[in-house]
Amino acid sequence: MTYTSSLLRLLDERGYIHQLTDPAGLDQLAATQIVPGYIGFDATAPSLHVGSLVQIMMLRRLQQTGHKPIVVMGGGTTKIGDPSGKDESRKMLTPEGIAANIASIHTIFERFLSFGDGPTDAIMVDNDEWLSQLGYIDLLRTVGPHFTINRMLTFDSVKLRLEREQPLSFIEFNYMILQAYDFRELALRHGCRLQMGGSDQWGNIVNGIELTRRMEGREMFGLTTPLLTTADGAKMGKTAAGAVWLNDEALPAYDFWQYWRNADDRDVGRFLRLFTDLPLDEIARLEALPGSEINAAKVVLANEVTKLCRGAEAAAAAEATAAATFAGGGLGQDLPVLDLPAEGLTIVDALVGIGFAASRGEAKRLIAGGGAKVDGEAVADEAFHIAGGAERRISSGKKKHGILRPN
RNA sequence: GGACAGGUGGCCGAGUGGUUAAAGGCAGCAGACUGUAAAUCUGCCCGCGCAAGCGUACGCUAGUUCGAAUCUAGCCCUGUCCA
Repeated sequence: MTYTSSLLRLLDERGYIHQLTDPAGLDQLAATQIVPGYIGFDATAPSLHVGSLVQIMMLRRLQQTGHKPIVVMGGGTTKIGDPSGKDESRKMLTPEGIAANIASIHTIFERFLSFGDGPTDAIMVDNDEWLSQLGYIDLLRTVGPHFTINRMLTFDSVKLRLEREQPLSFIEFNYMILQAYDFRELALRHGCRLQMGGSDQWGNIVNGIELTRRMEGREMFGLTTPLLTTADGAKMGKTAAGAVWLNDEALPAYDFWQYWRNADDRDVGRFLRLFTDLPLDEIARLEALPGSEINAAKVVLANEVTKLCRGAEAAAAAEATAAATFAGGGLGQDLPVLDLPAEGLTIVDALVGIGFAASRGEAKRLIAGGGAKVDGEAVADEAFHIAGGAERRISSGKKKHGILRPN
């Protein structure tokens, strides 16, 4: 359908919408008044990763089109240990740990949203504020009557688990109730009307809408984003080295930049629309670049996303490093550095020391496979000794480069 | 509480007394080809050691055995069904 509100038009054009509870109703609302909308985030780690970036960008779009973003940190739910990750039972975090994580995550949101007290300023709240006050009996009495087990069993999150004969613990089963409670609470406290989230959140969101309607008689809206995978089917934001973290302390800007620079050809247009503010016609031009020219678009993508997440300076530095390293065959200053003692280092120690190999055995295998290079020359001998005294370039394969620097 | 099934390397999954550091697949790393892409083909893929080899590893603990992932006992955990 075609939307009249700038919010839905923008979200639609850029590919954020997967499911929407009442398109016409929300469109109408967004066209006529400020819509406070929320997304919930986990507080289990000091940083969010690329997997959360779509959600962050949605809040940004919300604000860009004149609405109010509400960032909800799951401090309360983290306390219990959100089990929806299923296989790894998460470690219990101390209240201090959770508070520190929230503070750290806040720094990311500051780059994407403008916070304050104004009508369309973003706010961040912690669901611990209300959840920790909640008594079990109270919760049962106020919320319990509005949920039937029959219905809860029909939600995909539950149904799929049962069908696959996977364990579903009681707390997990209750999680949707807490989240529904959050939505209602946000409606009361902040006039929240909209909850957004990934497609796996659909059931939870719908529950919140129902609960709020039944208890408060308020009409609420829900919107989910498509499950984001890369073109080859992998979940976004996961690499061998681990998650692609948004925080600078968790992942160097150069590595972050490289993640985007190495995007699959087929993903470039979609990513540009979702993760950058570039105008659509410019994106259309970039994604249509033929053959290897698409690389220019990947550089733009890497620059834009890095700029948003890490700042313009970090983006420029990462780009310069990449240019020097790949095009120039030289060394960029953002590459990882290892001290090179005057007497030199063995190739194995250097590879392990700079982090290109996890163990000496792995380093030797890398050498045996022909992937280890010093100053661009393949090293075949695992006993090879790198002389000290000058800056050397060490590489694992074609993409991982580092500096050995005399100290 | 009872009956049954099961717990193997990052994941999935074979193995049911020795030739098993454990088939196969996925993921990952590297090489070739390229465009720091994809697809494809090739090699590698627990740690230490130049190596012979050593050390760890098949839920936990104790045992049987020359020898156990494989057998026994107890325990823990998960699922299905019954109470």
